[in-house]
Amino acid sequence: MLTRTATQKVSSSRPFGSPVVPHEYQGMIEMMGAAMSFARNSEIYGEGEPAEYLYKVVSGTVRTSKILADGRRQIGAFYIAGDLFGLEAGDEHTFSAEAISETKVVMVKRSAIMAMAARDGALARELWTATSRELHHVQEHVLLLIKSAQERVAGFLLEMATRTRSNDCVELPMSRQDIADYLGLTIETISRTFTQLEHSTLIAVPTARRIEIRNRSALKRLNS
Amino acid sequence: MLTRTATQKVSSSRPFGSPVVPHEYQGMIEMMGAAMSFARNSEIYGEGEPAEYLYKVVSGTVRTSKILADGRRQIGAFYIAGDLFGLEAGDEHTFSAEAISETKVVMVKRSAIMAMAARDGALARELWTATSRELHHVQEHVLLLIKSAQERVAGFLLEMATRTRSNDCVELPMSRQDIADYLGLTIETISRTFTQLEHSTLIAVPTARRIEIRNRSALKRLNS
DNA sequence: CGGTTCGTTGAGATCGGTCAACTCAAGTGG
DNA sequence: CCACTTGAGTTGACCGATCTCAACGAACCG
Repeated sequence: MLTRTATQKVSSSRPFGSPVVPHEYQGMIEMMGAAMSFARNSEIYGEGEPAEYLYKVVSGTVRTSKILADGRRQIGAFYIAGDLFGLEAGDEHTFSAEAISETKVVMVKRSAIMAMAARDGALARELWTATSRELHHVQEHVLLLIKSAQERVAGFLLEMATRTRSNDCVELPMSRQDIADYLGLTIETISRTFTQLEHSTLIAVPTARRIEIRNRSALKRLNS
Repeated sequence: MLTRTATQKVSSSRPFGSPVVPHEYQGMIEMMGAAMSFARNSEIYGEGEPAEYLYKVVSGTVRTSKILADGRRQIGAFYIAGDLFGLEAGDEHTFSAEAISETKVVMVKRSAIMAMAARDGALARELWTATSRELHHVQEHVLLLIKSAQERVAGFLLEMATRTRSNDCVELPMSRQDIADYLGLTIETISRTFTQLEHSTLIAVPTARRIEIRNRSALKRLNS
């Protein structure tokens, strides 16, 4: 099921040997990394595999997931263009990563980044900050999971709206099943909650994958 | 309600100026930090306060928590002797921290640690690793929250048993309410689940705060 | 000995899950 | 162009796990 395509080096535009100034770290991965494409539903890495690379989404959407012993699936996070993923505590991936839609990423060898970070304090700090952001996001995820279905869905929509910088119109790249597995609900509950929110005119659902936010403050109140 | 007591410097046993070798980092905080005691239920820091210090538990137990808009409380984590806490992404605490029982901690100024880490790659890495461990723990917490009450309680007991290195006999430092707010359940459900597990002889509950694990493999199977 | 806090237990209500039927849109091939 | 298939999403009826509300029991403490 691995449908990777078109591996190619991305060359750095920074002149060789020139000092790296802090504001350039944001682009570090792109400069050092190799580009790669993944087809819809293809695996980028698997749970338990050695964490050899660090990834940054160029376009498309990635989900990380874990299959539990009883077959249920939990989605850890969704990553969209600009997001870093694959940053792991140990040297094994604790989740697997799959492309939700046709997705382009750049990937860098962990060992290379680590070696650089050991010599370069600012890069080390950058990586730490990325991990901290991830931590903060998972903490927010925990707060979602203790709420009611309406609150979870409201929170999810607001999160997606913020992250895609969309102005009250969210184009969801993921299926109802993905949303359900992210929020710890079933597809039926997701569907029913969308129609509830639509009937109370907090949102509109012109097509299944497009959600329009009609009453943001009411949604925020739900999210509490 | 701040009942802090007995602030005192902990002197370093490392000769001034001697190089710090990697295996000593574990004790870095103790060496640099000031000791402090907190009474049961007293606040160590509050949500939204500037994150000035980094803490390490010497004895006792600490919980981090957050009060949601509707009054519900979510507990982020419990910290026991040896655990580091207060490590934050931004420069504000996103949770508050309270002592569950009479607790001793050592605390170090964040700014001091940060300054050192900027010059010392190994220390920087140590801090990053601590953040990664925290991340991993919160991810496990997410996995708990999507399970049934029995599974959550079983998982919680196994976690506590592992962390306290106790041999099938866990002395819980926290109340039923604390457990409930950690697992996203109610005290009634916690209580009922304990008695269920006791009736099926997976555990014994000689006193409310002491749990004996009688069938670890069955508990693990529940935890799946 | 009351008062207070913490934990347990019971009865009924409620939210979300399960199972099943149905709709809709997008292919696919004759 | 149309019949057929397929996958995703929606909706309804019913069920069960967990919550809510309330009473009760046990330990602790002035």
